[in-house]
Amino acid sequence: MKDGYNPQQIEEKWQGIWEEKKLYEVSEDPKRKKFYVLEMFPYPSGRIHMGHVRNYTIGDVIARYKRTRGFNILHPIGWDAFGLPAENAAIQRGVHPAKWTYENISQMKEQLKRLGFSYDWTREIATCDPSYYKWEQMVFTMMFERGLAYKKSSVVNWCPSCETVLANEQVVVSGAVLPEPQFGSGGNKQLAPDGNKEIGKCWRCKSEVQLKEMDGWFFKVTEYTEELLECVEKLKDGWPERVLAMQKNWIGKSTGAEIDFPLEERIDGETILRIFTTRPDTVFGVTFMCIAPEHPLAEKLVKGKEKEEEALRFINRVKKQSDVERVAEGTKKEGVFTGSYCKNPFSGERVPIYITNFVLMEYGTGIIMCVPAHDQRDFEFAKEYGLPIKVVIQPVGAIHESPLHLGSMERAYEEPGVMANSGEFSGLPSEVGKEKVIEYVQSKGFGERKVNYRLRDWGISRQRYWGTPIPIVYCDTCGAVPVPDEELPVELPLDVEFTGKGGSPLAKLESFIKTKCPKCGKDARRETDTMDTFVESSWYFLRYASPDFDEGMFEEEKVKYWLPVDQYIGGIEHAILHLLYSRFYTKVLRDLGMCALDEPFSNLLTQGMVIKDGAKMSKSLGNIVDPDDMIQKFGADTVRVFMLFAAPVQKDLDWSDEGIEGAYRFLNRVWRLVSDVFPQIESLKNTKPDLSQIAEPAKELLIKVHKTIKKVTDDLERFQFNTAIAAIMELLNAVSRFEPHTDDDISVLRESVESIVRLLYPVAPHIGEELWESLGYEETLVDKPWMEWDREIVESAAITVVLQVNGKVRSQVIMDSDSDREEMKQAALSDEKVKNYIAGKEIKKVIVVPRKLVNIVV
RNA sequence: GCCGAAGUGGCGGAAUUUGGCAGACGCGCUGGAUUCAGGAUCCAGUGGGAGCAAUCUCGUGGGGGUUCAAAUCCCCCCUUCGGCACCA
Repeated sequence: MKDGYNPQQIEEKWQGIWEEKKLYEVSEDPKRKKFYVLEMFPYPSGRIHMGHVRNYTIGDVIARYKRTRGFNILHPIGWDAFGLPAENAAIQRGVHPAKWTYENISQMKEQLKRLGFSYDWTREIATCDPSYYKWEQMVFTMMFERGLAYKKSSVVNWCPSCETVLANEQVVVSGAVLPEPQFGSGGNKQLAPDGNKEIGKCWRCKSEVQLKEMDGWFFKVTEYTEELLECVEKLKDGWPERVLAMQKNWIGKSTGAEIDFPLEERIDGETILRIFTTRPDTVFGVTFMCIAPEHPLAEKLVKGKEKEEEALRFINRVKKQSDVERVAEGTKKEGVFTGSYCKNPFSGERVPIYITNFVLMEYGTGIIMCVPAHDQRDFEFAKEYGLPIKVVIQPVGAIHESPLHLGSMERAYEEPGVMANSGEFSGLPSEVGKEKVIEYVQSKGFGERKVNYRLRDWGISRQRYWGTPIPIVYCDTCGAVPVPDEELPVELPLDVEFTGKGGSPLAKLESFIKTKCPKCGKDARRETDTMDTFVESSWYFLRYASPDFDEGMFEEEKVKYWLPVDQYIGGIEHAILHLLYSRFYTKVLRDLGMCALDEPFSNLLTQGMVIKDGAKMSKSLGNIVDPDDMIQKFGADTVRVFMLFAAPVQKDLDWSDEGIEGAYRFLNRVWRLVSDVFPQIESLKNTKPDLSQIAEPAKELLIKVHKTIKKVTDDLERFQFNTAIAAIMELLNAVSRFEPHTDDDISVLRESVESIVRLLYPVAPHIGEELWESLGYEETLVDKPWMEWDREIVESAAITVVLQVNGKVRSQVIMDSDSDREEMKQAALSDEKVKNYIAGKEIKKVIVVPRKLVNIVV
């Protein structure tokens, strides 16, 4: 205790003790309430970064605190071990992805251990282990059999130089920062350093990305759209509003109707165009139709027409553009007249049909009705191409005063209003009109109510090596056949070559591809696509409940005990994909009869990024702060304190070299305080000061102690770690100023010092344990129940009553906490300063807020 | 364009849950003590303006409102950040 604070030494000591005593290894205990704390597991990129440190520190504090509140804590960690960077390392440096990954894991594991996190390492998992992905393959085959996994052809981004498929995230869009590989394979968009030069290019080699039609596997997320959306309601108490808003946004529900517009002439057997609209109330205002260039009818509509050649050129030009280019800023709305017409089923008017670059084939029916008066895009297009505009919605009240008319319209009127020029529907409010029009088309049989979603099925195929093989065999006779359970896992072969060319190495590996059909036994070929790594991260939280179980994905009983995750913690960047996919996958498992879980994560905490000099830490900016350097310099406890103190958890945290020194100074002061007062308080172990006995300065300190316990407890419950630490600092300041004289004083001093140590423990566990030990206690703080604050002591505090005159603070007076209204009023009226302000004036009103203030209105 | 979050000292932030002393705590800065010196540590000060001072006065993005009392509640506007976006 005589020595100074030596974090390296005590941190190693306590990490050793915790490990030796197996303190963090847990098992189910039906008698105790469980609490499952989970942080998003890392991608084993090689080194942990400050973002991880922040994430895992938050989780660790919650885990340690909840444990002192008597919960049986599950706090596991593992590795999101499949993914592209491993493959890139293989291509660039000739290291096998498996070797690279496992070496990274062991390095990062050491780093995490040095931070003193209370993980149950016996539950560690790596998703690239066949004993893990085996179950994912099994579930895939179950999904396949139920039609929840299916194969279809779709257009993908293709890099001709890398000869590989790129996810949308790997096509450069716009902006300034390149992402660090983190958890999950997707995540950040690739952003171009400057201007638009690199838009539409491959993120790695900067070649022009092409579009290519390819077969791939999909999960039927759309089967669960409504439930995923409904649960946004259920999660609203435990999840941040903005995450739910993003998910809702992403699902993109819109309600409306599909309506058939008869074609003027039969085209290739087709007599109608079916459109989707959210504004059936504007149907009388349709003056043209638009069809997507990809629509099979598009070419047929122009056949034999005057502008056939021009139209075909247009179709080909637009089709060649990538999604990215097509929606890029500044792309003009363009179109070409097909020469064909259809009839408005309501007004009977003749309506020309255009092919345009802004209608999406994938959404709705790929054809839209255009109402330029009430849709801004249609309005612009109509102006450009000289098409008529017909007003059919008038603002409420405007009909008589100043109705909309064409001459005065500078833009579309998109708000609700009253239907006009709409035959029998005229005069209806637009909201009612929508319903009436839908009812009408339904009753006449040329349309129906329809809900559309933005959400698409999840394309899980990756033409990559380092991932979970999709357990499917192609047989000329039987087609796509799932690999039977007893043949699982389909192991990823390790003897492959990495050239970076010609697509997935698996596709060239005859020994892997050649197999027999599980059904008929004839020669067959294996699927060589692997799964998106988001599939692994969609169920790892379930695996932790029984990580070594070898008869299934998880043990039902254990999942029943531990799940759902009570507190999930991670970066806001996974607000949509990872969290939505996990929710989907959980529901699929439920419907496959494997568990009874509707939602995987009851509560979600999204922490902000760690930034430096106003930008995300990144290699290219050279502003990376290495956690190891900091641990070496200041110790893990200091890093942890700073991570929590520097900003509220949800906000971005600005790294500051001076700031971390402040945290270090704080821990040093705590250490010094204990060393300094130890000789005085040594003999007073386990005594409790008696409130009625002690004199003023000590009493005040004791009150401060209990107020601090209350404050820190409340703050930890609400994850306000920054203010919890601030409160401990305040207490430290108060104790440092305190000079004990009597035995009672010393007893209060002892209680104060012990409180600081114990309050600090969840945040800075090593120094907490060390000081606790040096205070003469043998038990560890890990399982010591949390402190209770004493209501009697807190409430015995004298209160400062603020005295206001006309709402302005003029004075204050210290009173007993149990003073009543009348006493407070009298104290105010007899206060010298107050008297000055009210002298000679009539008192109109006196407001007394018990325990707080008196306001005199004159 | 739509949706969401946020604007408080030189900086990170507190007080918003419950309307009640704005600026806790930390960083930085200034002065002092200690030191041969530096570092470390300790003490004092630190929103703007006025005053020798007690003290007065202004002040939470801007404007209005409710209230005895507004950073906090209501309305309008501005700015920043994040998400979605030719989704019909």
